[in-house]
Amino acid sequence: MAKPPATIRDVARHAGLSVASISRVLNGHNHVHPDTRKKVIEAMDALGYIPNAAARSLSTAKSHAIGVVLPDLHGEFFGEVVRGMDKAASERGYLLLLSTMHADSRLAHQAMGTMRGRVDGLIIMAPQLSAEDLAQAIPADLPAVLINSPADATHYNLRIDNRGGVMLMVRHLLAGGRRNIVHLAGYSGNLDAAERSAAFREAMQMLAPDLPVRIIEGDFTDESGERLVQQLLADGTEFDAIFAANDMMALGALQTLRTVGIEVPSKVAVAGFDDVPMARHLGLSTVRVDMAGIGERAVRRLIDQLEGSTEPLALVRQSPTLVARATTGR
Amino acid sequence: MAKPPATIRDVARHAGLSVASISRVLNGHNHVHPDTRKKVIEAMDALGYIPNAAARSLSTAKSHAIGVVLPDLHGEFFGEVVRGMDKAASERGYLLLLSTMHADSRLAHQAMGTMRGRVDGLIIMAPQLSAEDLAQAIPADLPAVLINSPADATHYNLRIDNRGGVMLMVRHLLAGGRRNIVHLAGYSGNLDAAERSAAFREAMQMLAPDLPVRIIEGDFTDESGERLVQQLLADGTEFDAIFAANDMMALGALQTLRTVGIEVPSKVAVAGFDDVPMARHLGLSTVRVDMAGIGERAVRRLIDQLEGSTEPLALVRQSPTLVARATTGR
DNA sequence: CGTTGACATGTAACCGGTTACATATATGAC
DNA sequence: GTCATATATGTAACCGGTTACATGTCAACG
Repeated sequence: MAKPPATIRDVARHAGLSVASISRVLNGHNHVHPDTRKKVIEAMDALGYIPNAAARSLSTAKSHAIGVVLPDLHGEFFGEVVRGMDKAASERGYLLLLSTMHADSRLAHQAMGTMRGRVDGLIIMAPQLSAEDLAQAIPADLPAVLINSPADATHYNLRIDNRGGVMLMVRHLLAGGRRNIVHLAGYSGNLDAAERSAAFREAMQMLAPDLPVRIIEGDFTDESGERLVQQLLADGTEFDAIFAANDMMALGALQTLRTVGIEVPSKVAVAGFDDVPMARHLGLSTVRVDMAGIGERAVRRLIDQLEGSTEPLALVRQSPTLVARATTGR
Repeated sequence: MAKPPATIRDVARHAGLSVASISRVLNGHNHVHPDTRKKVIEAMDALGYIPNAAARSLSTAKSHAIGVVLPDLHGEFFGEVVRGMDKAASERGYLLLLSTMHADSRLAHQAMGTMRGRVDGLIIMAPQLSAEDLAQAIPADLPAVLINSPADATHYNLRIDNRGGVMLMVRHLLAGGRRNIVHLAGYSGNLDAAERSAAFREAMQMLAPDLPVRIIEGDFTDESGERLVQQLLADGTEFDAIFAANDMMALGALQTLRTVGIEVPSKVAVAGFDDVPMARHLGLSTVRVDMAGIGERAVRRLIDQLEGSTEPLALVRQSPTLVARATTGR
């Protein structure tokens, strides 16, 4: 029952050949006689032979695995990104080694260290790290592709086109006749939060230079969305639109407005960013980001790089699309 | 720049010791003089030494990695389960190798085959496979723990206590005075769907033997929830409560009821199962399942088993809790 | 017929760790 | 001082693949 698994030498003995021939068949090399190939395959079947991955990667110095380091994401995103990555990886015969990373940069370093030597390359998503911490954490000798991470001259970087997305939504809100738009920003230190609020400022200046630009800072949670709107109301600030940096905050805002009886969208429009599944059910207008697509692209690009493609490094932006639903209608 | 990474022999030379001493320090063995240990650590630091994982697993026949095979889950679940697993795995020094599996049993086999030899054990979640297909797919020589999968005498199996959860909700609905409860089931072939509808039937017979038991079959999507309720209305069926087999269907049901102007909860109560994040926002009553907890338990148990614990095999049920919100209130 | 080259196969070193066993040194008992 | 014992370290084989190089075979060519 518990007999040790067959090795390449067992196969060689069984087929009456040398290990080199077995290996050649295994790797599809040329210079193998068809008869020999047939004998080898028969022997492998007979013994139920499966090559030992560790031995193989020891001698080739390749693991055919890629490490994925993700932050503690909101549920919906996590699954989507991973789904896209898994798709691309399995198409190319690679496996995914997963690790979640916590905000702390020391832990980030540790997460990547563990993978060192076990993967051929890394995919890192670290919107919460500074450029320096990130540069520190990535082992210098490992190829890596970044997703939504600070700029870095030595790695390919895939990002959401936050500017484009924000522009779409601001244009949409203005087109709906909104004049007093308040932007609820994510927590400072987060890359996307920073880009989105900067883009909001820019979009307003460009599209409606006469209108006030108002930005208040939250932390991406629904609670902060609720709190910020309560605060706006308490301050007596006038506004006819809330554009939150993500859907969760937008939902919080919606909640508060409903509670106090302010009608959406007739009196105040509400918009988010991300298009989480929930958004559709609540009729929340938002900006849709194709996270699965980003995961897929990142993996493809990394594997191309591992296998010798020399496409230049770049910072590439994935364009989001506007999803106009009830909360911004009239 | 591209100098090859240091090996254990480089460290030995640098420290003026033998490879055995380095290895002993590395693995925390006894019989090492403190001075020696110090010298070794210095040498390792000086050279930036990192042990080669492939070599290590070749000689120890252990990879310190576990394979995780998940179905194409709904976004929220996926992330949660993985988060729990990652937590448990990193606490014990293991890495997670991830693969998603599609409904097809042939692909399931393939997914697990790829991991063979690269992991010490497997965690499999396969609510959509038959017991036979599953038995076929799992390599016989790999320890494995199952989650929400068909019964199997040779593996530890972690399941949601669907019966307990359904019982809680049925009791809650009856306590609220509901007399005509309709259960929207998930698609046949799915284990949880089957258990939940059987449990519904049982709960009704036990708690309210005089009331009618009505079950209609959907497929876990919100669209099917919408469709089923439309159908009920078209048929003229009387009902004062909808208990869906998952939250997505419940949301669909809610949508349809709202559209046609039937008041929730005064006229009809609506309940789901899972407690996806969205449920809270919509005030949906549901049964909460701690998926992160399940993932965590599964990994702990697998590692215990790998490291020699001999706890007996079992089928363990994780108890869900009732979350009563607005849609079942009066 | 001898030489050359293409093709097929085998031999053995190597990848970088772990560890059984051998050896060396210190400690203590008698 | 001798021997037993505990502790510290080194030597070399081994894990299971890959592959450079050597060897062997055969056909074609001058």
